[in-house]
Amino acid sequence: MENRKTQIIDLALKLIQQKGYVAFSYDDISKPLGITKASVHYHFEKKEDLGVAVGEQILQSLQKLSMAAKDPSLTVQDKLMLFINKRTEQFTRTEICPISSLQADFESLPDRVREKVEEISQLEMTIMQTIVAEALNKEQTGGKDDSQSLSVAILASIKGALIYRRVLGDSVLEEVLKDINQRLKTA
Amino acid sequence: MENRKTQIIDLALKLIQQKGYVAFSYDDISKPLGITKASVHYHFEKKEDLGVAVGEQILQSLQKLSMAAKDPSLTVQDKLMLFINKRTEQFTRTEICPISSLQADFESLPDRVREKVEEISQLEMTIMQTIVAEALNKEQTGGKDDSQSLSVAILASIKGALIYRRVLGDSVLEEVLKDINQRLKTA
DNA sequence: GTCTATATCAAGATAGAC
DNA sequence: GTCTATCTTGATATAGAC
Repeated sequence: MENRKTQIIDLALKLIQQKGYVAFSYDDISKPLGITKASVHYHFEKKEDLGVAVGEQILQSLQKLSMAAKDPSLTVQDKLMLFINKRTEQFTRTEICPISSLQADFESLPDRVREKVEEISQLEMTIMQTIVAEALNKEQTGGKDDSQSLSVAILASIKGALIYRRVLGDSVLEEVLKDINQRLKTA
Repeated sequence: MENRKTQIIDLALKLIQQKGYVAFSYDDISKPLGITKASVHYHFEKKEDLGVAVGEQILQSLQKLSMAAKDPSLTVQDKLMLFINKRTEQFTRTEICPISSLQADFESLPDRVREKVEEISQLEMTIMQTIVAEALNKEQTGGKDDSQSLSVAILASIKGALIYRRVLGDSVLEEVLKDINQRLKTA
């Protein structure tokens, strides 16, 4: 079953969102899928291999988003919605963004997973910069140097809100999204 | 040595900033202090007990900050600086905010630690709201309802920046601080 | 208060049968 | 491709001596 591999990656991603890379185990993978730990090891010999595969999937998902961010047939609002939905509605309240989760475990990650996370983080930042730059150019108000700190601030606030939401509830994320919308309207 | 207890708590806090609650071990505590694991267990029988003690220390630190936030002899700028310095300069680049770290590990925390983290998160949010509300009243520009989403957005962006910084470097935090300063000046 | 020693358990990982 | 069985390691935790 070549599909098993996909099942395992998908479940590992979900577990990273829930518990983090360090905390999830091969037991957490095998039991829900009804197979043994040894079977999981057959598909991914070491946990590091599974971590790399999850990172690769996140990267590919971001690459699609990166394409969309450059698509001239989409409006800036569409692109922002795409980005934010991907980072929010995808997760339940007890889950956080998998990228933030991997960043929080950064010091404990095996080398190859760490490299993936660096690549992912850089790409995600670039995507947000692309979108915000287009939003600001369209409206032609602020200086161009604001674009950089604005995009970093927006990305950081989304990530921070997703972590806070887990403890204080959905209102945290709602307030942040409200704030972002307002900023980009009046920019 | 009653001071040992403090040493252990301080080191545990640092380890939580570096690796997270799940990833740090009693070995990480005992070795640098030159004592055995058993000795650490004497001071904190279970890891949960140590976790609660660390949470209590964070809480007390925040309570001081909460006092300062209400002090009429301080300017709003002073208060913001106090808050931000506490959340940033305190950590080296490889460390994240201990509160964010505990929030990221939230699903794996023992009950009593989890409750502390809830208390901490709520207090931190309240402090930021107090400061931002004062900043907005002084300048008398925006509507009062902006204050809520602005304070949540600022807090979230600081937290998100500290996590991102670990991977992409100090510029992430610098951009976010630049953005926050600009927002509160022109608010 | 700190030690040695040990119990217990869970996790990552491997060998070899089916 | 999945299984049983086993190994190894590291982590939490406890007992009892000094």
